[in-house]
Amino acid sequence: MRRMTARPANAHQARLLKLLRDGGPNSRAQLGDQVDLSRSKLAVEVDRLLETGLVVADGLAASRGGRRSHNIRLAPALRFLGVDIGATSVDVAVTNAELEILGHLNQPMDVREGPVAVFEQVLSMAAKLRASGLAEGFDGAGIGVPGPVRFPEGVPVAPPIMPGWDGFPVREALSQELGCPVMVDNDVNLMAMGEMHAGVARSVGDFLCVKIGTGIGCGIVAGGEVHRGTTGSAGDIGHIQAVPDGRPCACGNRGCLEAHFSGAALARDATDAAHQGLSAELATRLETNGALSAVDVAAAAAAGDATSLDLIREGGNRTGQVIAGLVSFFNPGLVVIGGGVTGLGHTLLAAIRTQVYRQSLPLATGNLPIVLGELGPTAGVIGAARLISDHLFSPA
Amino acid sequence: MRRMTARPANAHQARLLKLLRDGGPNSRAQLGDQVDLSRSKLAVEVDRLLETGLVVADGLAASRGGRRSHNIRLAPALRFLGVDIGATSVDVAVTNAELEILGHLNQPMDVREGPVAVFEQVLSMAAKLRASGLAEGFDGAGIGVPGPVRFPEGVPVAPPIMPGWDGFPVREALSQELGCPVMVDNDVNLMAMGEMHAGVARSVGDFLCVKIGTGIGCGIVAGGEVHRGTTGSAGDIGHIQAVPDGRPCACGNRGCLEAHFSGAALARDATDAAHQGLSAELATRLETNGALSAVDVAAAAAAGDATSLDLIREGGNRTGQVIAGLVSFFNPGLVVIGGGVTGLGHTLLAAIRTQVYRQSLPLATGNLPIVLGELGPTAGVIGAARLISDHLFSPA
DNA sequence: CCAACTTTCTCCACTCACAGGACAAAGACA
DNA sequence: TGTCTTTGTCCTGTGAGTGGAGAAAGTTGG
Repeated sequence: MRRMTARPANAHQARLLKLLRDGGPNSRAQLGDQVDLSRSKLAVEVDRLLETGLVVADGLAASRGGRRSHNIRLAPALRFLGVDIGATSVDVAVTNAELEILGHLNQPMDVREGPVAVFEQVLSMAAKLRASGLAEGFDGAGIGVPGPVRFPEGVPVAPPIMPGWDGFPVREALSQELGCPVMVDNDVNLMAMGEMHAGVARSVGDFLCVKIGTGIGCGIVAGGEVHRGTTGSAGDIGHIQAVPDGRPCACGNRGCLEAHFSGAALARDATDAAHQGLSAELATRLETNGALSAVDVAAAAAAGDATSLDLIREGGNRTGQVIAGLVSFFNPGLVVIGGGVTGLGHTLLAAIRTQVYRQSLPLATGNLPIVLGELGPTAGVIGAARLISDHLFSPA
Repeated sequence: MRRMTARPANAHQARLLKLLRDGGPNSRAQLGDQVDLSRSKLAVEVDRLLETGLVVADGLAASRGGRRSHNIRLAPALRFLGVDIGATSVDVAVTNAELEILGHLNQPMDVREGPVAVFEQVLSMAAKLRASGLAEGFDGAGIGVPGPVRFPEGVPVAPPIMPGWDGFPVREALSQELGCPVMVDNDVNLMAMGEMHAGVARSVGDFLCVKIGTGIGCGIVAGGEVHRGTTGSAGDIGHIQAVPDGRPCACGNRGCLEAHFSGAALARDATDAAHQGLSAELATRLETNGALSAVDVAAAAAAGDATSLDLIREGGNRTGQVIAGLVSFFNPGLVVIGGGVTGLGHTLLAAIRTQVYRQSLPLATGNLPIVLGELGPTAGVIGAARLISDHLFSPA
């Protein structure tokens, strides 16, 4: 099947496509209320979009006291692929043009195996989704990688946890394989975009999205736009000093936040505690599983294990201290906490909140919600689909 | 004299006015090279601007091998007032439409005396400038205050060091008194705008501008736009924790950056050192002047006083640590250091650089200049003039 | 069941923004 | 003096966009 070839011809059409993406099917009259165009001009642009096949008219809506309206919606065959590459697993999902997830796969993986191996896995997952009948092909794909990205080219640069990927032309390679346009971004930025599109950050202009997983990072949204920084490394808060002369970190410094709290650090601390006999709960889990992960700590804490609760609280305090500084600096309207460690839930959140509210200025924290992400593991793939749709729904 | 009443009627005219402001007089042909409009359309818009009096045609330029061109320039009678209110002094300046400073006054003042007293002083300074023949009146004024501002309304909110100003309608009051449009912003943001317009940050899209004066703050520019945050308190880095369990701060916390390094903290430290007999140099200065300020420390350091150099180095290290975190987070393309303490010069800069380059990730610091501001005390007033001109040179 | 009112959508005429070419003005240069 | 270059003006054609008239397709009340 031939995929989406057309692009909006002008800013009006782009605007209309995004309205239909974010608001679902609409009548011409409803669209007219949102775009500040005359009815006649609007009709012309809608007709042109209908001609290109980007949108379709299907059926009549119920009457609201007068002539019934035609439903205008984005082409129902449009499919986007969202890929979220983490340090230890991949998420791949198919969405329709409204960015609703039609199918979602998650598989363990080690990003250090390099781009070739990971690509193979991603492509086979995409093929599986396609084979299940959810898509005949993809009109575009977004992909997130756990490291800095030179955004315009879609190439990772000097990624600490995935050295083999440095300079690998992710965008071009994936575009070749899939035969559709591709956009690449940092995984944390995509999580922020996901929460902005369909999660807790809807209609918030300035917010921070802290993702605590194997590492720790922060998506920055200013004025509704993701801030990526000069070299694409904005939001890399894992190596901000949280503890003066603290633990040695892989980066060569001491006391980095990531060395004191992250999925990896938490697992290490829990293992140490188990070995030192500080927690019977953790010790039995260690014996059962052979190794401990953040999930074990979460479970132990839920079961009331004091040591685990302490570890979480301690980590939350460290993280909260760093976030407090960022809140003073950036003055966001919302802070979202997400990533694999959100299973730690309320204990973690409470610790972070305490530190932020205590250390930042009242004016900055006065009306500042600090909440868990709403989308969980789907935030990344939704953000990825959003990224490519933003691109495709802009004038060529 | 009647002042500027017209505003650009559309985006084209706004664009042209800003080109003339930033690039000085230009011929129609030169303007055409920069705006991507047909010659005919350009001529129409220029003619309309000439009719309104916003621009004038004065004289012919030298021939470049063909017919001589007419010089188009902004109305030479246009005058902007730039006001920069600090904690302990005020700067007031008059600029022409190209934002060149025609006259500049600086007077000591205490912002805690409240808005009424300060306004009186500002107005008398403005009157003095006007009386000297530099301006017959003002077409617009920008004003910076040392605290958070609700930007759209031009009202300070909960400013820590100027409590009497909370909620005072600065914009409206000044507009009434001067009889011209007024825009209000935080002083640090205006310094950043000044350095962006005419200083070291020309043509840099993302940068940080750290102002170290009585307090300490940071202007944030992302994508060429000042980021003010949700409540207007973005960049308030003085109360980020720099030293765990450090000195008590006026804000109620401990270890705030501002408590350990700022103009005020430095003066206090120097006085202590003098009393403890650690520095003969500082002791004599204390005896001579009755009190010590950052300027004394700078002079003593220049004279080779070891204690003063240590104080500066120590403060630079603290500041550098905080900036290192911000650099990791924001990934700017440039860091500008400015404010009253820049007299401390190279010693301070070296300490900051050391910390930032050591603690931030190589990708973020790889090509990151950290430099002193170029405009010194005029940055704020230039930024203020820029602020109001941006406003007036936008479609109404 | 019909008349009056609503809402949605289409059609048409008019205005204005803008491009691009022809051309005039003014100077440089050989 | 003639040719070439640069600058600026004029004019016409095209397409974007507005706003009103009216047709289409409903609901509601008497």
